[in-house]
Amino acid sequence: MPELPEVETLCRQLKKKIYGKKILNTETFDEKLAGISNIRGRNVVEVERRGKTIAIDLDDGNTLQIHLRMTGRLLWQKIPEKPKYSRWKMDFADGSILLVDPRRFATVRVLRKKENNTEREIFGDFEPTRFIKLHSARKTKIKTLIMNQSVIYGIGNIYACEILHRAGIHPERTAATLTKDDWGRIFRQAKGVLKKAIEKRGTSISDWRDLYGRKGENQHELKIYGKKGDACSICGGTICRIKQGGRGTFYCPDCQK
DNA sequence: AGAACCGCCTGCTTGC
DNA sequence: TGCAAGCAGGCGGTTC
Repeated sequence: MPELPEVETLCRQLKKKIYGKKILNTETFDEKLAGISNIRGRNVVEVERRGKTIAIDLDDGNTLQIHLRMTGRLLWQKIPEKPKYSRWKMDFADGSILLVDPRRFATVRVLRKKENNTEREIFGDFEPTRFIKLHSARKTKIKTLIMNQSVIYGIGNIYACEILHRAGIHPERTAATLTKDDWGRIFRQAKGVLKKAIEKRGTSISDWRDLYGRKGENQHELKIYGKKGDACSICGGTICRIKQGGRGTFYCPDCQK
């Protein structure tokens, strides 16, 4: 599933491909995506990531916002093809951007204004001190909290598990039980884990592919997600899987306290 | 107000 | 082998 590193990878590739280019045509193949405003003839003036959303700024002040949710992919196509699960496409002079999404959760919207507040961007204006002040008294479980996009952007299930493992924090701890030192390790590991994953062009456990259909390499860096029953690489304990808010959570009961 | 839960979706895995 | 049930989970909306 595309989280921050995967969306960042796509945005960087997209920017190289479509920056300054004119959208010649768009086509929708799924009635769920009907009603997208006409953007034909518009030029792309910026491509940016906002959390897990791809924001493509157009020369009329509107922003095309694409969210891939669970199984969405964007693919660059030089030769027009329509593989299974194609939902939408946008044509340029030298090729097309195709949205492929088996589960049909992905969204494409044209909005007048884009979110320009980067306080929730961990590589933007995010301030740990402010975060702690606002949220450290809450009774929410820490994993739920760091996955909450209204609090901090970009962390989904896979990276939440990895971050808490490396920080040595049990995913069911409530925010209110964490010390200043715990918070410090969480933010440090969050930056480290996400930065590494961007360098590795994302985690291809199942669906994730980049703009050119290639897998990322970060799946080889995972130490906890999907590894139930394996020995923990930090302490040798046995990795457990529990369900938290409907999502599979992996952790090591021996070194995550 | 804040926390937990539900529904959207469909391919894949599991179990009988 | 075949079919049904269960699972995967981001996020907006609803309920508690």
